[in-house]
Amino acid sequence: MSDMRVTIKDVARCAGVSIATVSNVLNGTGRVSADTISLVQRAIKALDFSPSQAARNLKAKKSRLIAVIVPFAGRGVLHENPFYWELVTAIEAGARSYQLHVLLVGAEPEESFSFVKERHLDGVIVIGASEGTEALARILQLNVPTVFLDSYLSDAALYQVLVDDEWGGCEGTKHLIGLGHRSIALLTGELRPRGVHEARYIGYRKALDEAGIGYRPNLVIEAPPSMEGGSSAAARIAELIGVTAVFATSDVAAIGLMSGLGERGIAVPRDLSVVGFDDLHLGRFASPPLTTVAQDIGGKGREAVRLLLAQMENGRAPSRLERLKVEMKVRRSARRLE
Amino acid sequence: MSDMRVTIKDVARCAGVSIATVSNVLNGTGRVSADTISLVQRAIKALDFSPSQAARNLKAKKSRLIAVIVPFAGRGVLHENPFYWELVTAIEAGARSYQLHVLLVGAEPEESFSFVKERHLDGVIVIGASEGTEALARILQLNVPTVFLDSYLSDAALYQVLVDDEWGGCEGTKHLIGLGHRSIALLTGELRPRGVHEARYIGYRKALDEAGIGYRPNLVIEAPPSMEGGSSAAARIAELIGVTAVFATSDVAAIGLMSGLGERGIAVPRDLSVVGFDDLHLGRFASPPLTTVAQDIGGKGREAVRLLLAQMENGRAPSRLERLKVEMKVRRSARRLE
DNA sequence: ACAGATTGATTAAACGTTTCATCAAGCTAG
DNA sequence: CTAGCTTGATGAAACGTTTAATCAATCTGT
Repeated sequence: MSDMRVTIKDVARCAGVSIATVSNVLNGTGRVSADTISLVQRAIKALDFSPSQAARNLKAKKSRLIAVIVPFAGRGVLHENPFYWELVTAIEAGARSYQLHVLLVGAEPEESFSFVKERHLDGVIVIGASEGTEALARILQLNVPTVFLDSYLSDAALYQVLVDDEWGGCEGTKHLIGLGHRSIALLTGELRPRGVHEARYIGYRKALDEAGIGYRPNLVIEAPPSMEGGSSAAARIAELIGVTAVFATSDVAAIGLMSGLGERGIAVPRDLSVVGFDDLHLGRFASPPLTTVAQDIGGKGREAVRLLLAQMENGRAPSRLERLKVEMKVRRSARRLE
Repeated sequence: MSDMRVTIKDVARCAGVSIATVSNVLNGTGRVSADTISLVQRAIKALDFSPSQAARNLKAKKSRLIAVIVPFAGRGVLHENPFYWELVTAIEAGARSYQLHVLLVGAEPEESFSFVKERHLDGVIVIGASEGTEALARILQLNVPTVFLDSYLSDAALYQVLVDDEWGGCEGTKHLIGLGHRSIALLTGELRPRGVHEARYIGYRKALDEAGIGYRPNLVIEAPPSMEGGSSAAARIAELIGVTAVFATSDVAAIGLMSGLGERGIAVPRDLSVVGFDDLHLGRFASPPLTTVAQDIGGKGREAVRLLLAQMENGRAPSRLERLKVEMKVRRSARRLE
């Protein structure tokens, strides 16, 4: 219970030098002789000293802490949508390599904002912001390095990283078309303007167009991108007559859908082909393993951190918009239509 | 880019009082008249002031930050094992209600320790520690409020929360026995002494014993508790002749197993019944939906935070060992043997 | 009307760093 | 021999709070 922290002062006394010197060897700043360095280092070891981040933070007005915000998510989404886990862990891994730590900021946007100021957060990564919203405005007001993930914001001054959603939506649909499907339903999250789901939806329409297949709005089913969402969409999809395939704009919905279909005795891909989007780790273990438009979630996380860091250090980053590639991963949830 | 933070000093000047007064209204400490209070509050609003956590942390030697450590996990486990994710989000939710924040501490234990000191962490929650290890010793050395989850540590002075693993293992196995199965394999994580898997394994043996079924060591398959682990165990399980059911000590392994079995054309529950443990959110959407021994993951997280907080505030908590109940959730991955 | 209690506010030290300005001492060059 | 430079180290202020000690002024009861 000895609660006295060992401080830089103790080290100084123990090494017989001033605290300034200790600080200098700690940070490699200033001039300090080799002898003194080893002297101080010995003292540090002996006392098992480690500098107080709190004090450093205060002095530097930095925290080496970043936060991930998912503004438009209700409580529980982070927990229910594996895509977010994968993304957040990717961000965490990226941050770690720069000695940054990630603060888990839950769903409530209201709270998040005060955090950022109070905790001196060095940066925030925002997933799925929507243009013109109050939340977005407040984030920008914070005047803190920010990177937006998975949203299409028109302000060119903003740092954004996203994947080729439209192209991916197109590819996924084309894959089904290539397998002989003509009547393809779309299972999508809310079609918010400038959101990823909309982009993938546009790709879907484009593929249809190019193949000369007429677009039928009643084949578009909106459901939350979650297991539950996908699962409960199964009912609506089941009653779509003539449909032989579904393109889902998220893996989690696709997997939920397959589960829901299973409940109804509809087998994938025998009765219905399914293609997802994201390439969640999970998808490989779905039954059947999910054919999907793969995005590099890890790369997305790393890229976000890189952009954030560039802003933090230079006040700007070389490129403001990073667009990553996607690619088809063919597994077994979509079959050729005879 | 105006980088000057507005500080308590600015508020004081703006309200025409001393900074001590501002601090007092901020914290509700000391004596301050109603008039002054509203005066100060107006100033706070006007300047959009929020106090610097960094400064507070320094003064208070507190950080309102806790960390979750998973000591024996290699990199990637957090990301691959949904159980951890659910637990961490539960902890986060619990922490939030006490204005605590959760630092995501990745897999490397070496790093974690320095974090705790440097960042003045107020507490740590350790998942799956092993007795007698270097890591455990170092954690205890930190002399910081700590709660252990999912480990059976003999030191009665430690705060631990766990579920009735042995009982659950017994119940899960009994469920299969009740369905007429006699030849039941066990798919388990590493049987580390005093680990949860071992406890569940003991329950398994107990159920066998009580039913007068001989224990056959070759029916016990060890595999990492992950999708991959379960999936690749499928091969080994498939060649176990005469086995009609598998009890898996984790849902994630069970789901991986079902996936692996599917690859081999072995249908669950037609050819093989499977029971899991944990009740992951995912399990409801597996095909078939997973019958499992359910633990209250959210409750576990909340309880851990509660115990941590009790230590932080009183230096001790009413009870040192919290053992939560588990219950069978019968879904469709295990069938009656005719 | 006065000692003492109460109320409301202030001053200043402390928390553990970093960093700028200063300084002593040993060199070099003219 | 001294002016000026270099090297290595130090003193002290600052970062933005909290809080104990102090103080002035008003309020009691007698």
